[in-house]
Amino acid sequence: MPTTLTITPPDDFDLARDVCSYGYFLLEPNHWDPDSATLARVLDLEGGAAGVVIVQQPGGTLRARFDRSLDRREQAEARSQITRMLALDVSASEVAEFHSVDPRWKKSGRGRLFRSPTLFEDVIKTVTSCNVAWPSTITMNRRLCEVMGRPCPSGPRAFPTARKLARAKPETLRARCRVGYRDARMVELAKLFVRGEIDESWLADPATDDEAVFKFLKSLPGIGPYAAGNIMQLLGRYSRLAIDTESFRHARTVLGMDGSDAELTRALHAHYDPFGRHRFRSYWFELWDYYESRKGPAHTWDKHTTGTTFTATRLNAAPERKRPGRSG
DNA sequence: GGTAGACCTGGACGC
DNA sequence: GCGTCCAGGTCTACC
Repeated sequence: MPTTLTITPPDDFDLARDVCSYGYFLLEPNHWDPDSATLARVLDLEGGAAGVVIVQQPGGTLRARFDRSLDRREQAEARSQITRMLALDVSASEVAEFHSVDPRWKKSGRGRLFRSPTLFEDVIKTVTSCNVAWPSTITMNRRLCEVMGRPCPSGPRAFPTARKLARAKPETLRARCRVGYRDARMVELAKLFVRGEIDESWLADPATDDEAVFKFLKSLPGIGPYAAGNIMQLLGRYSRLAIDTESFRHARTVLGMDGSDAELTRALHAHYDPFGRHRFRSYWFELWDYYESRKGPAHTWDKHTTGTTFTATRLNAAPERKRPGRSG
């Protein structure tokens, strides 16, 4: 008999808002259904892949319905992955602290950022987002699942595990998943995870200094300043910005800044410094708010249409869309 | 420490 | 339909 788990989230948790808070919710194997307000995806668990559909019930409780039976150990594993993915470990008081630093997001309640069930998936997704337009990131993630992911009983495939990618040939990734020159870097990253050379508990430990984490991440293959900053926020460390071309577009079109990339970088750092250890959140929700002003509320985006349009060129060309009563 | 050029893919554009 | 150009972040070689 298929397993259903009941999960009690923090009081302020809102599934639609908190899933549709970061672009990875549009990437395979994630499927947000705007009509039913459910998140479906495949989790790779000890005993194999399992499809899950997550819905929030009227009282706030989350129900995770699987397409097969999970034993006790797998249930614990699934809970842990869902907790990471939905940032359920970010307490209401932490979100409130963010709002005290940046009150612009108090009304909407934004504070949590969606991520992947595992750090490995977040790292590989970040690599697929580097030096490429968003539609190619979508393609790479889809093909990685199709080619390398384990299928669940109901059909769809999981994101490939580190063990699977560590055994893959770079040529296979390049030819079948269209990852280009990222092929060998991805395999090397997977090997580092499998060999235990990426110490997740050290990276997650609040006692570990942000600077040390950033330095370590930048030493990994395929991870530069942007990717390291992005992985830090996916680790729940929001003190750094992840500056890319979208940041420069935001600086020019929304913040009214001007100058060379180096000048804009300095100006962006100065602009977000007052938000301290919440810098990334303040930056990101500004960016997200701009996207929503163009495309409507994120929880209404269809991954196959609206969800493919996020590149600086297309955003600059798109007309602004009116939204009912929004203030962040 | 700073910078130029290569890396690869897919989309836009011109013919 | 084909060829060319360009965007995108990281890495290496070089100054």
